[in-house]
Amino acid sequence: MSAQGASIRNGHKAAIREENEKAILDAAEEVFAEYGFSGASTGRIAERAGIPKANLHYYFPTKKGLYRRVIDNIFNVWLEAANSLDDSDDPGEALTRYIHAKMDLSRSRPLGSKVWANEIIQRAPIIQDYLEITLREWTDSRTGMIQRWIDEGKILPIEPRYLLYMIWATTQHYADFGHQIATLNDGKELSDEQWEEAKRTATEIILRGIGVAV
Amino acid sequence: MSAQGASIRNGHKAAIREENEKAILDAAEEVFAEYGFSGASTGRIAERAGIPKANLHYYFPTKKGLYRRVIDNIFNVWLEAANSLDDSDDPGEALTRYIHAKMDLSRSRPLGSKVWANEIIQRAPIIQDYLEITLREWTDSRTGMIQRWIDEGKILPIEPRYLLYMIWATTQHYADFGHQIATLNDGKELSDEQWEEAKRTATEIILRGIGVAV
DNA sequence: GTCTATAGAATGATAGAC
DNA sequence: GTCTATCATTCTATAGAC
Repeated sequence: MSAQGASIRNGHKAAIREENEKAILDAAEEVFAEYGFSGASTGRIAERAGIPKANLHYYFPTKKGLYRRVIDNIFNVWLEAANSLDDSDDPGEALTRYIHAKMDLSRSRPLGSKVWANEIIQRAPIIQDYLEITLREWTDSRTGMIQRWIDEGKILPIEPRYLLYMIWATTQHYADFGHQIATLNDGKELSDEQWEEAKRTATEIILRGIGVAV
Repeated sequence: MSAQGASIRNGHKAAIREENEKAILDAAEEVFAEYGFSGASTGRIAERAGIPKANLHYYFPTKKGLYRRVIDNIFNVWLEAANSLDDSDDPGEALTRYIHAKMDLSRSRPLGSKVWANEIIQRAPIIQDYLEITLREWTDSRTGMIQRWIDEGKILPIEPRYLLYMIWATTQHYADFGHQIATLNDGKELSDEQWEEAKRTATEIILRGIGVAV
């Protein structure tokens, strides 16, 4: 066969591969989010991806490897949101931007948040290195910035670490506990207006709570 | 055999049953907390309880039944803490009491919090009725009280529901994400002093955030 | 009440025809 | 790249001897 033919066929195969990998990764995120690593089964993931189980193992030989890929994707999305808390002289602006970014993420990617929550609850068997390196460095740098705001009298003296935990907890709660929130909302997901009010309430309480006028 | 003898032997058996049930329930709470319902195996629970798997099935015929018992216990503990947010004319006192009770619970019973978190993430297959009845009634009554505080000008106007979510999120985060918090604390659990500061920080930010002087 | 053995189903993963 | 068949293991649960 000609080089051209091989190229076309390889291009075709590559396209199929990409498509199938995406379907599997999406299904895997759903199932891992709901059941955690041990509780999820490759059979269920394959079923939700609409392919036979053997095909899933053709693309992702092991369940653990598939899980790693899912976790990697989620961590990269998390990093993007983390970057929104950039160096700034204005605590009100910077924190508002960050809280909004995290809330938006909880709405657009709730599954990622749940996979992360499951992983942490299980004591981070896969992502412990991310926690110890990337997350720790990021946290140290951000607590440093918050401490400077305190030293400059821009916000009240609170322990920066626990402020960050409150922001993470509150924003991720809307993803991880979304089912409970919906149940308490007459079984319906929060509407756009309710979501905006939740964002506003969270932002206001936190900013006012550290002494920033809102 | 005499009635006396039967009574003694039954008393003995009852004691053994109680002891074994407790060992199993404790082990089950650990394993369900870490792996969720589907991910947990009765073999692992039995192993951690120090008994053969067949014995576990003698005391708790089905995994689902065992899980229900664990969930029931946890819900009752949750109800106790919930009661600490009682009717009060003083928002500062009432909320401080409630936040402290929830934080203490996260420290003393982190496993219960994790089982609950897993159950909600999985869309509450077992406890949906608790959510729809008990939790909804409790929430409605508490948001009513908070709204009265707002109407009386005791706290700033915020949506009561989202204040409660922030309190739940922040306090439960210290249990559910305890591993992440410990990792960011040089791999060590928070000390008594750190815990007190976390409590104080959470309470201060929330109270100040709704306009209560602290 | 305890324990060994095991049934019967589900699971992760692979072989091999197409 | 797909799919049926299947293996080895693990899982929930039970039977039955002690």
